[in-house]
Amino acid sequence: MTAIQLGDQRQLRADARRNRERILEGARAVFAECGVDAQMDDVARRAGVGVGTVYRHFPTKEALMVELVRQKFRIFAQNAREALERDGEPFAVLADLLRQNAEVCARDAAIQHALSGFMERVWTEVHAEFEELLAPTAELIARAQRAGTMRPDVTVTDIPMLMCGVSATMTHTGPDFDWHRHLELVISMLHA
Amino acid sequence: MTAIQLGDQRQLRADARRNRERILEGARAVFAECGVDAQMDDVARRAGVGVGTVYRHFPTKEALMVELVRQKFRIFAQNAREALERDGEPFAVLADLLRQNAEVCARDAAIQHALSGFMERVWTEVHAEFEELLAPTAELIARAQRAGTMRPDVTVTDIPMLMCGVSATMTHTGPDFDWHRHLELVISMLHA
Amino acid sequence: MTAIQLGDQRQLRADARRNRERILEGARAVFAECGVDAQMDDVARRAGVGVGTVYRHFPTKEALMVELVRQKFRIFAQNAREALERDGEPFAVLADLLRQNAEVCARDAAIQHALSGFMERVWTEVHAEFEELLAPTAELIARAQRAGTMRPDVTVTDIPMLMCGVSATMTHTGPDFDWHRHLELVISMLHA
Amino acid sequence: MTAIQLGDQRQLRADARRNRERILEGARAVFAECGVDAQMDDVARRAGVGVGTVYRHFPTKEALMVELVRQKFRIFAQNAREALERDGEPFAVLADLLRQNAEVCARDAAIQHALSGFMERVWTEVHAEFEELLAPTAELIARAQRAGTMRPDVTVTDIPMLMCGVSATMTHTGPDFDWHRHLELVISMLHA
DNA sequence: AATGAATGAGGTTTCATTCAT
DNA sequence: AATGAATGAAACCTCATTCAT
Repeated sequence: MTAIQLGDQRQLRADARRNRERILEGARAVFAECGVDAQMDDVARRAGVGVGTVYRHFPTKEALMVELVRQKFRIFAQNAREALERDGEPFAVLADLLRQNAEVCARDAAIQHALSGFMERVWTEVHAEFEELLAPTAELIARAQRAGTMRPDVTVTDIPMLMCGVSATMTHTGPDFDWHRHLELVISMLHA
Repeated sequence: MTAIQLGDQRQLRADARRNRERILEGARAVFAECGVDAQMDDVARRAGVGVGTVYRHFPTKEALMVELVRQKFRIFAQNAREALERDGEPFAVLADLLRQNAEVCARDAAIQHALSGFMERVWTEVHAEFEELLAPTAELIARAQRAGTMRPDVTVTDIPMLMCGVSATMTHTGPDFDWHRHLELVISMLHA
Repeated sequence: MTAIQLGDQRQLRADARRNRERILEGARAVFAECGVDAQMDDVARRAGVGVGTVYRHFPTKEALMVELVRQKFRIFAQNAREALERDGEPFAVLADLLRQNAEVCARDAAIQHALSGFMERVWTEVHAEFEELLAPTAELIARAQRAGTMRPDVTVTDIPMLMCGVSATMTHTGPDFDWHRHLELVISMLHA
Repeated sequence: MTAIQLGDQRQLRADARRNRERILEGARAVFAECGVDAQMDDVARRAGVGVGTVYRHFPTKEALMVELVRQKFRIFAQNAREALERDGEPFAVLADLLRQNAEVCARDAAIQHALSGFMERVWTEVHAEFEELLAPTAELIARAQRAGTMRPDVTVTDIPMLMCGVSATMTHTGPDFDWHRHLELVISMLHA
């Protein structure tokens, strides 16, 4: 295990950090294009580095994918925190947050699929980031429910569960499936 | 391609038909256990036949999985047709159908995932069965909407899309995710 | 080993003998088309029988191919015997025999290739027929050499060796290769 | 396709180039021993590398065999070019070249057979090397024909066609077949 | 006797991961 | 630290042969 520890970003030399970013970027692109079929060699090539370098930064393919999810969750959480600061009708703010995060999902929906196998491990790995997403979301929900514009029986964890369903529509693309519509149906359901 | 034609069940020799069933049964079990990682050899072992026999019945791993989906859709469609005959409040009948079919899904949810890669080909393959599901479902929806107990803007194809999301919850199992709750939320949304 | 003995043709029931012929015919056709890739199932299908029937007549794929060679040698030998009866300049008679037999070869040259692997076993199997070919050929050569129209140092076994080369040209088809020309060059070489 | 390009030998890392040579060497040995039945695993084992390495260098079994032929043709061509420089009676020089190249063939005659199936693709692949063989051979023929020691109607492409026949004798080993004799008969035929 | 479904060893190829350069 | 060649277990699939019907 000479692989770089995940929390070390700050101590990494500038070029190493740059490589790390390029790898994640390449991975996102490749997974988005090829889905499950994406190979570590492809990721490396797309990032413009050797496979060895990919493995120096991420000990396994799974670790790489987990990091991708972690980053996405960080963005979700950041968006949620910003939504907290926003003025406006509470439910509308929440709905916009969901739309915003769904767009983020849509940019590389295929990753979701690639993770099919090891979702359990993923959840334990990104637990911290998930919590950071739940906290502000809970507050947004509380506000909307207090304002009476949101269904009172909906809980925080319902949101990711429902959004998971929306993101399934992004990839399991069936005839006449449209995740925008799926999302709006979900939002209308959350509405009081 | 000496593989047995898919529509030929009736002309198959008794033992061949039995084997075909055992293979599908074994495949269901193995895919449920191992997800995408399930191998043809496992399927064969589980079914108690040689790999060659599996390949005689299904020319390709994909073909086998497609048949699994086809069968599920046939059950869905059959349930839908039976629901049409049922008396009772139209929306309640539809809701019960969804609960019934979700249970069928839950029995081997992992298959959904195994199909991630080739959903497009699957859809073209099971097109006929899908249509047979849509027809009675459309009628059930029409009745419920006429009765005023169902949201008027919901269309037939919304249903499989939303159910696809529910079935994602079955496998993408996150913390505190519960597909029964997901389903009931969906049903409540469809309610007028 | 319930397979029918090779020498039994006479005792075979009429339909069995007919099947045997159809199998050999089908084998010739299939080998000619597909070369080494020809499969026993193909032979059976072409012959209009089940594989089991093929195996009843020929215990192995090799046995079937050996029989094909044996039949060809019988034709060669028969042609040679008929040449012996023919009047005319002895060398011309021999040359015509070679042309005639080369044509027979050309009809299913691919078989030669399919046999690549087990030529040794083939030779021991068709030894008898080979001898029946050599005997009349030797006599034809002797006549031609006595007449002074044939190279005196050529021996009987040179002939099949050289013809084997000609038949290689039939399949190893290179650019601008032409077995007719190869044959005529050989014949001109044998000429005094 | 991450397979190493065939023309890249020079840019290959030292160890990779060494491996490439060992693989080709091993392939020659294994094909010589087992003919068509030679397997990629055997080639790898004989070369002392993993199968994966074989596939890194040659994307396909066929590609490996094609390269074997290409190398042989390069040797033929090199020998032909050297013969051009040699002094002596032109036909004798040509005859010696044929003897020399036949010896090269004999060292791994079995490869010829292994190629039975895909000769057409082979020819297109080694077209360039074949041309490089024809050019000097044509010149040698021209000289000998000008000197009056060679049959005037023989063309360049007759040579590989006839030699193909000789090499058939190397493997189709029949009773009393002797490729040295076959070769000498061919040479005597080419003589004026 | 005939059929063709079943068998399963064995073939080629892939790809996550390691390790020499 | 970076590279990419090497590894080899394992995946999918084929086909000569057997055997139940």
